[in-house]
Amino acid sequence: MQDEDLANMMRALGHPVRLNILRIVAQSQQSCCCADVTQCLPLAQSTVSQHIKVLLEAGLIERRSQGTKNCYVVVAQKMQKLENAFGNLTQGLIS
Amino acid sequence: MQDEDLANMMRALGHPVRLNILRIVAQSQQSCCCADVTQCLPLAQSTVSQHIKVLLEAGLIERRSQGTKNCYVVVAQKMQKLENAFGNLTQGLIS
DNA sequence: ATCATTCATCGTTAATTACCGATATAAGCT
DNA sequence: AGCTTATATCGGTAATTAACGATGAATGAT
Repeated sequence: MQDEDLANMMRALGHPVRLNILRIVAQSQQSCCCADVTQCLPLAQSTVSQHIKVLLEAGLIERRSQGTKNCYVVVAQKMQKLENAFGNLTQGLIS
Repeated sequence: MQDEDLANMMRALGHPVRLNILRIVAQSQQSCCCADVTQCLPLAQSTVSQHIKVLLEAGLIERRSQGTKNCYVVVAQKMQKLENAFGNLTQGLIS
């Protein structure tokens, strides 16, 4: 994975609200839309939407339009790749 | 590990220059000072110093004053903890 | 066709970040 | 004591980010 990419994903994870959003999306059993996420957070809908955008652009979540709602899911494959890349980085650093 | 902490470390890793600095510090066989790092990068010394500060504050590197120089080392234990925390996060997300 | 709902985007503001050159401090050397 | 070296910090600028309320576009319901 490219450094630029790696840094971008890390940056996306580098805000507590976004960590929270990821967990909320992951834990919601059925589809999870922006309103659902917003309801769990003390933030305006537009703010949540922007955080979602950051996660989308990092490729960590995916949008699925579903009627009038937009639902989000964690992209497991991307997370896995990131974990691997991170493991490689760490190994390189502390070996 | 606290979310705030985790996010802070992630943020520190969320810039390609800082990833680079970490690698430079890790790979330098003997002590690695600010000037050494600066020499490897197309940035001003003051800029490198600031990036180093971010990594220091995240606890990912440590300063060891050595004569007139300040040398840096990667804090292996912290990196390991971060890797673990990250693994936990990922597991929680994609399980 | 109208209305309601959902949510991305816009416009704004305040705060933070990234970068630089310049300066000050601290340690070692002569 | 004075000089050199290394580097943290200061002051400044431009860019980015985080937050908000308001608006507009799209979809589904009446």
